[in-house]
Amino acid sequence: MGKNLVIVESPAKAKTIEKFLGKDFQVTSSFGHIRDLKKNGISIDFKNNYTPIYEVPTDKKKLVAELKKKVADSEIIWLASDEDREGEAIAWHLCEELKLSTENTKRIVFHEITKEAILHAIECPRTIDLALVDAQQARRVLDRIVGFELSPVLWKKIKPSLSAGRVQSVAVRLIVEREREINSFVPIESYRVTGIFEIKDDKGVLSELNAELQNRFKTKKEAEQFLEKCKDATFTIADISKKPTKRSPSAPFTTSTLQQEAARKLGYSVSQTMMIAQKLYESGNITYMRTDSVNLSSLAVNTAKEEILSFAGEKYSKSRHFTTTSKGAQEAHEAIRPTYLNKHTIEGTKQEKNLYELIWKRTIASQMADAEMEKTTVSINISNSNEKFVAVGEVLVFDGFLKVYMESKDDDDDENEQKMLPPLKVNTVLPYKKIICTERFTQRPARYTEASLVRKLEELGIGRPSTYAPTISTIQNRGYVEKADKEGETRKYKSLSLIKGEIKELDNTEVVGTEKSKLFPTDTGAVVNDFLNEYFDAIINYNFTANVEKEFDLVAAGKLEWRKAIDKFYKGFHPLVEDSLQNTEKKVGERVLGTDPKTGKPVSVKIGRFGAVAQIGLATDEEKPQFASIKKGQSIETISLEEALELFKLPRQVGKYEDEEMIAAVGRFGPYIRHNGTFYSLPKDLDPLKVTEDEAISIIDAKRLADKNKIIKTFTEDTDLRVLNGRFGPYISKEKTNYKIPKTQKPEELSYEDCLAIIDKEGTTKPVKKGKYAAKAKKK
DNA sequence: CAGTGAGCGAGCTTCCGCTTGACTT
Repeated sequence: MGKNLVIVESPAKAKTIEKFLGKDFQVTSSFGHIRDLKKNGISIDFKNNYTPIYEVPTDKKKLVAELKKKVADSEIIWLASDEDREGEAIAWHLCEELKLSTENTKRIVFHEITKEAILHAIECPRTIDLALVDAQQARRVLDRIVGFELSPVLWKKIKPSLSAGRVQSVAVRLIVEREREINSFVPIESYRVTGIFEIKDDKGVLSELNAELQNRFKTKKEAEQFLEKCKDATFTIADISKKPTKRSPSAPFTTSTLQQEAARKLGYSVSQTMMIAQKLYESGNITYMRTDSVNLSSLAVNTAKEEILSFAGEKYSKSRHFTTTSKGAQEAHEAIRPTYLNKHTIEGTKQEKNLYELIWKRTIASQMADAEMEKTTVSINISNSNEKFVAVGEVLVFDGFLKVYMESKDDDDDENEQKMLPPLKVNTVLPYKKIICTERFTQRPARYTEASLVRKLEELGIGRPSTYAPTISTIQNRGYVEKADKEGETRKYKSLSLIKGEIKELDNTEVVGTEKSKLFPTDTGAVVNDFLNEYFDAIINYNFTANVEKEFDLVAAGKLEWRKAIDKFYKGFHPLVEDSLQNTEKKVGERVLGTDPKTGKPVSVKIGRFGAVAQIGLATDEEKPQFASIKKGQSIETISLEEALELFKLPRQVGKYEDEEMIAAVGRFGPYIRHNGTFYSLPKDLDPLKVTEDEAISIIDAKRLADKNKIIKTFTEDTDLRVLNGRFGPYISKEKTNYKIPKTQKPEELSYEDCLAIIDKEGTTKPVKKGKYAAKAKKK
C-alpha cells in the first residue's frame, strides 16, 4: 500500500520515526541483524579465500518473510540502520536477503531521532558503503575464528564446554591478574599525624582546627620522637592562602557510564540497569540506551537551557558540547538522555523512576555552570621543628551544577574530607588539644565490580555497548568468575596520642578487605587464563583488539582487502592452535603443597571433574588416593598445606544421639549434620570441625520442632496428602506437588474432601508441573 | 539434594554484535 518503506533496527525507533514522516512512508524494523554466520561449525570457507557462509537464523525467518512481503508492496526502500560498521552490514544483509536492487534502494543515516534530522536524511540518500561492510565481515570472521578454534583446544586440554574469545578472555584475564596483584600485595605502614588545635575568636568562643602533618613517619620510633618534641613546642599560624577552584560537570551518560553510576548510586547490576533502561526507551522516555556517544542534539541542548533557566536562572546555565575520549567509539547515536527534558520525573516502577531521575539529573547538570569553590590552606609552624601542619578547608561559593547532580566515586575516601575552617589570623599561637600519630597502611588494589570491569574494558576499547552486560554474564556462566562477598580480616594498628603533655600508646584493631558483590576468579578461570597466556598471548593481550581495529579501519577506508587482513591474521594464529594441541599435556593447575605427616604421601591440589579438589597420594600408588573438595572461598593458588589437610578431617563423627551416629560434613549446600539418614543444615556460626555433640543434638531437635509446626493437618485417608505451613503461608501438598488454598477457606478447618476439591480445581488451572531446570533447558 | 575424583569413549560444547520477545514462578 505504501509508496515508501523505511527499515530501521529497532521497533521503538520505527514507531517514533513514522510519526515524523508523512502518510507515504511506512516504517518497520529489522530487529538488528537478520543474517549471520551459520550457527553450527566454523562456517568459513577457508579453501575459498575465507568466504563466510551466512544464514538467516531460525528465529528471524518469519521476520524476513514479512519484510519481503512489505518490500514487494513498496516502490522505494530506505535502509536506515545505524551509521556504524554493524549498521552498514545490517543494511547490506537486508539488500542481499531481500534481493533489493540498487536503483530503488536508498541508504540513509541520522544520529538523532528528531524531525529535522530525519527529513534532512531523506533528502540526501547514498548507496551502501561496501568497504565499511567489509570491515564488519572481517570483524565477524575474525571473532568466529578466534572463538571456534580456541574453545576446542580448551575442551581437549582443560575441560569440556569451556570457551574463549577476543573479548571474554581479556575480561577474565583482568580479573585473574587483579586477584594475583592483591595476593602478592604487601602493605607498607607509616604514621599519619593529625593535630587538633584550639582557637578562640574575638568573643572568646572556642572552636577546633584540624590539621595534618605534611609528611608521615616511617616508624613508631620516629613518630614518638616527634611527639616528644611537640610537648614543649609552640604552634603558630604561619600562612593563610585562599585560592578559587572550580569543578565542571561530567558528560551526559553513555552505556558504560550509566552502568557505573547506576551501580554506585542505585546499586543495580549491569544487566539490571540495561533492562530498566530498555523499558524507559520503549516507553519513549529516554533516547537509545546502547551508545558510546556523549553528544547531545542541538534540540536537547536548547531545551535543557530553557529548563535550567526556568528552575534555576540564567546564572546556572552553560551550554556545553562534549566529545568522546573512549577508544573505538563509533557514535551512531546520541548520549543517553531524557526524550523530553521538561519531564523531571515519569510514571513507572520505582526502579524506572530512579534510573530516569539519574539520567535527567546527569543530562541537565551537563548543561549547567561550573561549581565554584574557595580553597583555604593554612600552614602551622612548629617552633622546634621544620615540620609543618597544614589545614585545608573548602567553601562552596557557587553551587552551579552541584545543585542537581554529584558524581560518585568508586573509592569513597572520607579521610580527606574537606570542611569549613573557623576564622583565622596569621601569627596566632595555637595551643594543641591533641596530637595523634596513627599507623596507616598502603592500600591493595581493588577487586573489580561488574561496573568497574565495564569501565576498564571500554578504556581498552574491548567490547561494545551492546555486549558489556552479556560478556559479564558469559564469564560467570562459564565458571571463570564469581560475583561474591568476602568477609574482611581484622588488622592491628598502633596509635600514639599526645594529650596535656602526656604520650599514650594504644593498640587498636580495624576490619579491612571487606568485599561486597565483587568479581573473583575461580580456579578454572585462572587455569584457562594461564593456558591461554602461555600459548596465545598475542590474542588475550590487552592491545590485540586495538591492533585489529587499526586493520579494520584500513579496510573501511578501502585501503586493505578484508580477506587479506584475515589471511595475515590466520597465518600467524592457526599454527599456534596446532602447536598447543600437539605439544601440551592436560592442564589441571596442579600444585604440590607438601607431604601428609600421617602417611608421608604428597598432598596436592588440582581441578578435578567436579571442581577444585585436594588429594593425598598419587593416582599411580597402589592404594587409591584420598580426595576432598576445596571449600568455597579457597583457591588452588593460595591454599596452604594446613588448610588442605583440614579438608580431610571431614566427614567426622560428632557423637551419638538416640543410639545413632551423628556425622558432620560439608556438602553441596554447605555444612550439615547427618543423623539416621536425615540431613540437618548447620547454621553459619557453627564450624563442622568444631561442632559438639550437644550442639548437634539441639540442632536436630530444633529442626524436628520446626517440621512439626510445619504440619497443620494430616489425614488418615491418605498419608501423602498434607496441609502444610510454608514460606508463603499454608498450602496443600500431595505427591510432591503443591496447591494454593483459596483465601475463603481456613486451612485448619479443611476436610479431606475439601482438599481433594481444591486439588482438582487447581490442577486444571495450572499446567503439568515442570521441573526446576525445564526453563533453563528450553532457553537453549 | 548433602556423592563423586578410573572407565568404553558417542556426541556435544564454542565466538561477538545488532535487536526484542516468549516462556514460567
